[in-house]
Amino acid sequence: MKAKKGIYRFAAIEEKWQKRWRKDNLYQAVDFGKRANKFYTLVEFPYPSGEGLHIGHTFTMTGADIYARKKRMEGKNILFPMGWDAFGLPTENYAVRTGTQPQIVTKKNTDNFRRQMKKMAFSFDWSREINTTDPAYYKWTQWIFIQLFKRGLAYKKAMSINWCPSCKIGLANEEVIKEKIKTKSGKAREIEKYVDVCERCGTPVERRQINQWIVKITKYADRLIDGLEKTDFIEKVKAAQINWIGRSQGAKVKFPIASHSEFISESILNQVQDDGKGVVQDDIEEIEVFTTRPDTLWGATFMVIAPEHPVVASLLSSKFKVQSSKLKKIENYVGRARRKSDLERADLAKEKTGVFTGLTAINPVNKKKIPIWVSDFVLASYGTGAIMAVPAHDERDYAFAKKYNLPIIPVIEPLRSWDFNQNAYTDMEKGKMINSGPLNGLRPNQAIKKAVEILEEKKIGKRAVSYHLRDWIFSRQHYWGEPIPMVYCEKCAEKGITWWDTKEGKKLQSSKALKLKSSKQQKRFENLNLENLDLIRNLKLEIRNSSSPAGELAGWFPVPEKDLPVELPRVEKYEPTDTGESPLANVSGWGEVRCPVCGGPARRETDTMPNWAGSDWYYLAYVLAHKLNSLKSKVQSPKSKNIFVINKNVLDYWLPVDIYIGGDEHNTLHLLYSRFIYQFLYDIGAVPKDYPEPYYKRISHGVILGADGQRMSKSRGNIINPDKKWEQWGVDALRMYLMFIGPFEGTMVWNENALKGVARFLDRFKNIVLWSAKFKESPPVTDKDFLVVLNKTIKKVGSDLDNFGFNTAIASLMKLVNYLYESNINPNNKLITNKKVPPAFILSKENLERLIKLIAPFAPYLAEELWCEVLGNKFSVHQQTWPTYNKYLLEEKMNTIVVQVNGRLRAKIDIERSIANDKDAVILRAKKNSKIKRYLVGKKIRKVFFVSGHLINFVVE
RNA sequence: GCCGCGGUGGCGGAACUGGUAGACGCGCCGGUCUCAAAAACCUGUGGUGGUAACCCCACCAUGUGGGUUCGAUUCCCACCCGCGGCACCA
Repeated sequence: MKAKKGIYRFAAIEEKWQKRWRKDNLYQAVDFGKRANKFYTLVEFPYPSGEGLHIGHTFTMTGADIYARKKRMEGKNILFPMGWDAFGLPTENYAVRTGTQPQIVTKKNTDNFRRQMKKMAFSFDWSREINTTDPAYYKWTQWIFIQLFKRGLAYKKAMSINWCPSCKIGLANEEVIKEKIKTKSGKAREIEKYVDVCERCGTPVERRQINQWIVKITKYADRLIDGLEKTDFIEKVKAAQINWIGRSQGAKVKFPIASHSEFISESILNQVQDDGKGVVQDDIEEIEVFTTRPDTLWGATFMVIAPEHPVVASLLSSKFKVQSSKLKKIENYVGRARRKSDLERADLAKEKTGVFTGLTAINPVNKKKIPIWVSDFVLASYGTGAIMAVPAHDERDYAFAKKYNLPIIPVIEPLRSWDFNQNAYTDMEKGKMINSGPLNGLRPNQAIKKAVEILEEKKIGKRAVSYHLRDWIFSRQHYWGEPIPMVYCEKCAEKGITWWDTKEGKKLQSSKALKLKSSKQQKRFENLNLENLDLIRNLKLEIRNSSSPAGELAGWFPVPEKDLPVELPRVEKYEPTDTGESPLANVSGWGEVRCPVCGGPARRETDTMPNWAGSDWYYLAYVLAHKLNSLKSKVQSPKSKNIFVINKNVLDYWLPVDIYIGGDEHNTLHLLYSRFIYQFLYDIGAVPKDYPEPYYKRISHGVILGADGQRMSKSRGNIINPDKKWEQWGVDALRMYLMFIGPFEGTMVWNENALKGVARFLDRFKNIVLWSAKFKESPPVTDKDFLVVLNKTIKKVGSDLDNFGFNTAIASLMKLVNYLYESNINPNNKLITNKKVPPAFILSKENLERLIKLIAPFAPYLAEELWCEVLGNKFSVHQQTWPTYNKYLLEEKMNTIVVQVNGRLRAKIDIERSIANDKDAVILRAKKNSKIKRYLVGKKIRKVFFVSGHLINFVVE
C-alpha cells in the first residue's frame, strides 16, 4: 500500500530511529534509586495470537506508552515492561490441527508481536521481556501452587464440569458460551432459550464428574473486598469485584429433622410417612440453612434442599424410612437435575420443579413441623445448600408454595393493603413484624438483630456470612499449560499419608515427633523410605484418617522444590482422550515417577493449570526478570530460598504497581485472581510487607469497534490490521489518531476520516518547525500573545496526560499549531511556506524545542527527526526533560468578563486584568456597555453576582 | 431483577469544584491555486425567526417531565432509551 499524499516521508525516518533507539537501549528501568522517583506502569500483557497485534492492543498500549514517556521525561524512573501470556487454547488447537509444536508457534507469534510493538515505538524495557511458557518462568508459577497446597489452600475434589462431547474435552467455564436457541413449546409458540455450547465447535455441553484441583480463594473473600479500600481503583472496578464476591450478612439456623405436623396441607399430609417418628438415623439429625433474613424465621413454612444435599444421598441410601415409590421419584428428579447444565438450572423463565422428600423438619423458633422438599432452584454451592422457605416474603418461595400448595404465613405486615393470594410482599424494609412471637411489633431491621440474639441464646443458630464467590477450579485437561507439580502415590494413599500443614503437622517437623506417638502411626510409617527422613521432615507429613476431610488428598505430594520446574514434555499428539484426561496422561514415561515420600512408584498429575495461573504474578516477574533468567541454568540446592525472598530488595523498590491499565473483561477474573495470589504471597512473606495489594491504581481502557459499529471479529470482517494502517499513514499518525478518536476509557468506532485530520496536523506541525529553523540566523519574531498560548498549551497537555485525557491534549496541540499557522497567512490568503520570505513568526530555538518535547510522547519518530536532524540537537529527544510553563505568562492582559442579566448572557466585555477582580469597577464598566444599558434601563437592580475576573450577573425586576 | 456506565450539532467528541454549551477533528457550503482534478490553504457551518442585505438582534436547544438556584449539560426527584457486567445467591 502506498503512503497517502501530503504526508512527510515517515517510512524512512521510522526505520532510521528505530534502529538507533534499539542500539541505545533507551528505556531500561533502573533497579534502585530514590524510591519516591520510581514509577511502575503496567499494561496488560497480550496473548500472542496468530493474527498479530490487534488494533485494540495498539490503542491501549499507545495510551500507556504516552503516559510512561511523559512521566519519564519528568525524570521518573519508569518500569514499563512487556511480555507474553502465551499458554492457551488457540495455540493448542493450532498444534492439534497442524501437528506443529506449540512452542514453535508461540515463538513465531511472539516474534511478530514484538516486531509490531517496536514498530509502534512503544517504549518498553525489552530487557525484561517475560513469557509464561518459558520453563524458567513457570517454575515459579508451579512453586506458587505448591505453597498454596502446603498451606491447605489447594485440595482435590470431584467436580461437575462442562464436557464437550464433540471435542472430547473438558471445558473451563470461560470456554463455554451461551447461545440463544429457539425451541417450540406445545402450542407451537417459539420460546427463546439459552444453552451452554462449546466455544470452539458450538456443540451443547454435557456435565461430567472429574477430579479437579481446587484453590480456596474463598478463604480470602473478605480480604479481597476489604483490601480494595487501600487501593485507588476506579469505582466500577471496585464495584465489579465486590459484586462478584457477593458477601451477604445473615445467620445460619439449624432445623432438626422430625416428622409431619398439623401445619402441613392435606395433599402433603398424604405423602408424609405416618408413624411420625424414627425417621432420623445416624449422624444427620438436622439441616442447616443460611438466611439473610432471620427476622422472617417465623414465616418459614417449608424447607428446600438442593439435589446434591447430603440428606438426599442419605435418603437414597435408605437411611430414612421413606416409601420406595417416593424414593424412586426423588431419584428420578435428582438424576434429571444432575444432567442439566448450570444455565438450564438457572433459567429464570422456567417453572420451578421439586419433589417432596417425605421428611419434615421442626422450625426451631416456633416448633412447628414443616415439610422438606428437594428442588434444583436451590444451589448446592451457595450457603449450606438448603433453605428455609418464607413464601409470604420471597418471590421464589412464593411461586414454589403456590405450585405445590404449601402454606403462606405473612410475618411482616405490609404498609398498604396486600393480597397474599396474589403476591409475596418483598418490600422488606417497610412494615411491622406479626405472627412472630417475640419479634411482634418490631420493625424488620430491629427484628433481625433480635432474632440473631434469640438464635445464639438458644444455640440453634448464629450470625454468619456467605459469599457468591466459589473456590477456584484449577485443573485443565489440556496440554498447553503449566503442569500441576503434584505426585500421587497409591501406596501412601492406602496408608492415609497426607501432607498437612496444620499445627499438628508442624509438630512432626521435629525428629522427636517423628518417633511417632502410637504404634498405629508407627505401623503406617513402617515402609517409608528412611533415606527420605529429611524430606519427610521438610514435607511436614502427617498421618490422617483417610476418611477425614484430608482424605481426598491422601497420597498426594508436591514435587520437591528442587525438582522444579516440571517441564512440559514435547509430544506428538495434543488431542485429549475420551476419558477427559489431559494429553499428558498419554505420554509414556513422563507420568511415572518415584514417590517423594516412600520412594515407591508414583504417578504425576497430568492436568495443567488454567490460563490465569501465569498471569497471577507476571508483574512480579518483570521486576525479577533479570534474575529469572540467571537462575535458569543454576541447579538449586533444596535449601536455597525462593526467588522472591532472595530478591526482596528489588521487590521492595518497585512494588506496588503504581498504575495498572487494563480491560474491563479482566475486572473479575484476572484482577481478582492476581490480587488473591498477591495477598497469599504477602502472607507467606514472599513479597514486601508495607502494602498488601499488588496494584495501587487501576484504570480501564476503552474498546474500538469496527467501522460498522460492531465488535471487531474475523467473522464480521471488520478487523483493522495495524500493519496496513502504518504503511498508509505512518506510525506517528496512527498513534495520534488512536488517542484522538475519543476518551481513553470510552467505546469508539473506527473512522478512517479522522486519521486524515491528525496526519494533516503532523504535517503542519512539521512545517512550523521547518519555517523557523530555516531562519534560525534571524532574531526570533513573535507576537506578545504567543508566549501566553504556548504556556497555556504546556500546562494543558501536561495535566491532561496525567489524567489520561489524550484526546483533549491533542486538541490543545492542534489549537497551538492553528494559531501559528493562521499568523503565517498573508493578506492575500497565501501561505508563506519554505520560500525565501520569512514567516510572520520566527520561533526561537528554545521555543521550538519546547514544541517538539510536547509532541514527543505522541509522535516519537517525528519528534526525534525534528530534534536531531532539523534543530541539530544531540540524540535523543526522548531523554529530555518535560517543558515547564511560567504561570505568570498564563494570564492575558485583558480579561473577558461575561455579563449576564437575570442569568442570561447579554454581553462580553474586555477589562484590564488589573481591575478585573474589582467588583465595583466591573459593575461600573458593565453598566456603561451599550447592550447592557438596554436591559437595565428603567429596571431596578436587586442583586449583583460577581465571579471574580470572570462573570457578572445583574438580577433585575 | 441487581450493579456499573452513558444519552450534547450531520458525525467522533469538548465544557475545571454549577458561571460564555458545542473546544478540537471529520463532513459539508463557498473561495484561493490549477487547463482540470487531487493535494494544500482560507472563510463559514446547532436550529428557528427578524431585516432587502451585512453588521446585528431575538428566541429555542445538552433523552423526557418536574425541582433547587441569580444562573443547571453539571446538583436533587421521577421516568424513558442504549451499552457493559452479574443473575433462582436464600
